[in-house]
Amino acid sequence: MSDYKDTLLLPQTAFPMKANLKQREPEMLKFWETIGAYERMVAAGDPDDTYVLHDGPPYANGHIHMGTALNKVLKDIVVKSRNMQGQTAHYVPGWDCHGLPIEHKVEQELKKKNKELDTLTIRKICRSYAAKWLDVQRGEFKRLGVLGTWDAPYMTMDPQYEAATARELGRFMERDGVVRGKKPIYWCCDCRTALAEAEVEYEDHKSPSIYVRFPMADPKARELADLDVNRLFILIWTTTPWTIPDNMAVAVHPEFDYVVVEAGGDFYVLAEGLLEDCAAKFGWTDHNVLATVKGAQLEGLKAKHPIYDRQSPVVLADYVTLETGTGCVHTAPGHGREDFETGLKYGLEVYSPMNDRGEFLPEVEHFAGLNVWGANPKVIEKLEELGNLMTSRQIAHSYPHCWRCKQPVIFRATTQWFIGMDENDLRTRALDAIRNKVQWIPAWGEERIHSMIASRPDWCISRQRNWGVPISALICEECDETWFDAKWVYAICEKYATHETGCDYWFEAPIEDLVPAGLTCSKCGGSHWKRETDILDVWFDSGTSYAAVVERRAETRFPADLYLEGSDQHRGWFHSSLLASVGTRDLPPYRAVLTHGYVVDADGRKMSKSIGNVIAPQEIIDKFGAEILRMWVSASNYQEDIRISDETLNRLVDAYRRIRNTCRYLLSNLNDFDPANRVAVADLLPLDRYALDMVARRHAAIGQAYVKYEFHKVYHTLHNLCVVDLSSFYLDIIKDRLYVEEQGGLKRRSAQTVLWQTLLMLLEDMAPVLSFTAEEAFQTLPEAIKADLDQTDTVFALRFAPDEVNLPADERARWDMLATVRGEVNKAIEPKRKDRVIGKSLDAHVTLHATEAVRELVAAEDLDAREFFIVSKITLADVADLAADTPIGVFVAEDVKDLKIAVEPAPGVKCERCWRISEDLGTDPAHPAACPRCTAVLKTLV
RNA sequence: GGGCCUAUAGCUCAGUUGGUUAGAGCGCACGCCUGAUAAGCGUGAGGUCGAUAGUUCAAAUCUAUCUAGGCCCA
Repeated sequence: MSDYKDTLLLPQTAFPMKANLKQREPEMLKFWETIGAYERMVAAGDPDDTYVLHDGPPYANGHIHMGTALNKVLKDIVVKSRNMQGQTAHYVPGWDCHGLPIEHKVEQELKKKNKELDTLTIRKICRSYAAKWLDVQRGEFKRLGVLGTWDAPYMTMDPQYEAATARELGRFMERDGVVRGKKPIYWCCDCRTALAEAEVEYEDHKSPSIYVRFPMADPKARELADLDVNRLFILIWTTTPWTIPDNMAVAVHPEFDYVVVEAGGDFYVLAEGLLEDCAAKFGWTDHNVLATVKGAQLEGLKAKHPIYDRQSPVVLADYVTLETGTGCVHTAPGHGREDFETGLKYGLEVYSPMNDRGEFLPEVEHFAGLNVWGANPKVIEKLEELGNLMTSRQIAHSYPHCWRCKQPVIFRATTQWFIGMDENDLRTRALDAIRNKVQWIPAWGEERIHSMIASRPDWCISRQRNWGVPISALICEECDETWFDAKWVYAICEKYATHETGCDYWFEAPIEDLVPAGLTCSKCGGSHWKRETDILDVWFDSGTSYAAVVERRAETRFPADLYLEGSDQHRGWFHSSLLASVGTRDLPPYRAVLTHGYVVDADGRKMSKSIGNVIAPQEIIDKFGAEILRMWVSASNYQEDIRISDETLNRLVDAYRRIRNTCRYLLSNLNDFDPANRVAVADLLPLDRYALDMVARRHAAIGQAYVKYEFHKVYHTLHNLCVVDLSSFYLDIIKDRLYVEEQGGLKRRSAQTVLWQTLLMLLEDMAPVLSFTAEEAFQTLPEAIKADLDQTDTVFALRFAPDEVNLPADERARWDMLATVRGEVNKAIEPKRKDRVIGKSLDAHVTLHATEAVRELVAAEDLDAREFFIVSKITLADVADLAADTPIGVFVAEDVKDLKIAVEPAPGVKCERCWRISEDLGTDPAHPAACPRCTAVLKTLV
């Protein structure tokens, strides 16, 4: 009996069922490296049809996390799919190397060793620190199976890059887009240095809490109520009395209700909601409300400074709250972020008359020479003396401190460099670009970035730090006036580009090498210059990558087709790149911007160390393999936040096995196939033609999904193809033919022709996502199939053109109907299986009581119905002949009208070769246990 | 507090311009097979669409509010 098994053509392949990804992936990476898979992939495309995905540079600090892994895999899918669809798409990865986090880290290390170092040494250490992490991340990205020019990435600390960044600043200078202005920043009086947001630590601190009244002898105030304006005051509250000398305004909320109250013979303006709270604090007992007005009505009233003889107008601001205080906010534009913004709006002076130590300058009456902490009690004293102090006490609250010296810090206005949003209509042009020149994916990105650009203040591009690209400008030693010139900047940029450590040149060069001969200060006529020591905001670094990379590298061109980053980059890289490019090129740097969401845990919460729900890419690679991580990326809808959990991953592992096995089965049934023996579409068995059409349709859908960046559709379509169309339908049906029929016969070759094309389409569709597996299968292709291909180096250079089927719609409808009937037959068999009458479907004799239409379909000459339904006998009968009451045991179809199905054991004996039950076994004495079909095949074998 | 976004079966996703009993695959349950075998096949049970209130003859699909969550600001 087992003799017959040897006469069958059973599947055979070296492609293992078990993936063993953990071990095989690193081998595959080595293989790709050896053969130059990336180069071959890119070389296989049309050199005139380029596609540029420009990589946003991750920060070269720390290991990669799920977010960066997601981002890089998405980019890899884009790049691979574009190449495999015939375009030429290079991938030049980059890194963001400058900036505070690295400098901070390095400084912390140095502090431990009690070292204070000069700029150049700090820069040197930062440089090697960034290089170290760049290398680590490069290894981690490569491990994910991402292909690109890993040996020649771009980095913002590269001399050429630094020169390009500095040059872009020169371009802004050339267009008069750069302005100098005051801005309040965190300042440590102890370290005498500016601090970044990240360098400030909040700790408890005791501060005075004072309520102050500002006289408001504005005649216009009579409109509020019938009162004596000489006795009218507006009340404020503050915990920084030392900023009172620099007060320039009082802010109220336009929509809050404010009251005018009479108390102790005076009149006060304050928020209605805080009246009782204040009355209690001031000891008011018999106050009464004279009027209630909206904050907006107070705008423009002229209050007077409580100490000095100058005005302090009432202004409007949205950030005013009713939590504490009076609802009227003391506003000193030189000492607060919001105060500063309000100051800009109302044209208030940014007044901050103090030195690096936080000491008031001589011009400040009453407080000259005092530092801010010393000034606090003196200011209170003075207010009391003038009768404008309502009450004073001490409170403990959270207050910013310097991370280095742990001393409390202050907000202090300093001179900074800005890209003006309204210089050269930058804002207008950027907004126009957002609306008209860029495709935002998803579409809401447009609204998001538009509103950000519409409302943002000037871009402060200067930082008082060491690790970055210097702002190339000179400062007059005598009068502090700055000097710069675009041509001069360009010349210096040439030095950066050729200097071994780039713009270290700026800090190393003797000053006389930098200063143009005979340069004199336009303000004071002086001729002694020092270099500007501020560096550029790192967002300016990365924001100029279009100039440093996209325009300059041979692999890319300006503008890029796509920028692809997380949704936080609407404020970050998309934003800075747009402003820089529009400001210097009048064009956005990208044609389309795609954003993805954040990786969150199973419950949709963000990953954080404190919650302990962080999953590292490495964990997934170790447990499942990078392939599963890639699959997770494609299975998820990245436009929303993406959840990841063990359940999700386990489901994906199941799906992976299914896809892998489908590949394996296709490979194993093609081991004896030679494309030279392919069957032309016209000669294919109708079922096979239908199957090929079906696969081609799925293939086209997947191609479309790739183009539209809808990768989760790729995954779902791919999975459905393998599971529904192939595994449980087509492959199951044609098993009989593949195993049993004559090896070189049409029936078998017809099926194999379809399997062969299916496999190659499948591999193409898989490769951008399931790169490791697609390559593994590609390398395992039977020799004859390989011989037929243009190349066999790598799956990424596979460009297979399947036969065109274009099945007529009615033919497709016919098969769809048959498939539905097949489903009904399966349902009909099921109860018999429960009754143990039927085991496998081949045991069955099925009688279809059907309409003429269905009977014609099933009886069609070009359909092997027994094969199609995988049963041993089929009988057709007119449903009308069946008794009106359906006999017991006959199944009534659910999805096909007038179809009733009877199932019984097939008569006859099982053919030992094909396992079909036959009523005429042994027609040939030589093969007593074989059916006529098998007998015929057996005869050809001798 | 503001801007933008999300919320459909255990999981991952579909649900066209509002219109018959809300779909798919996986997982699960039960069964079959042992010639894809640490595979393969079949059948079945699971959602009333985050909540509430509206608009409408009719809403998962439109509006408002709320809840939970995310990004970016403050």
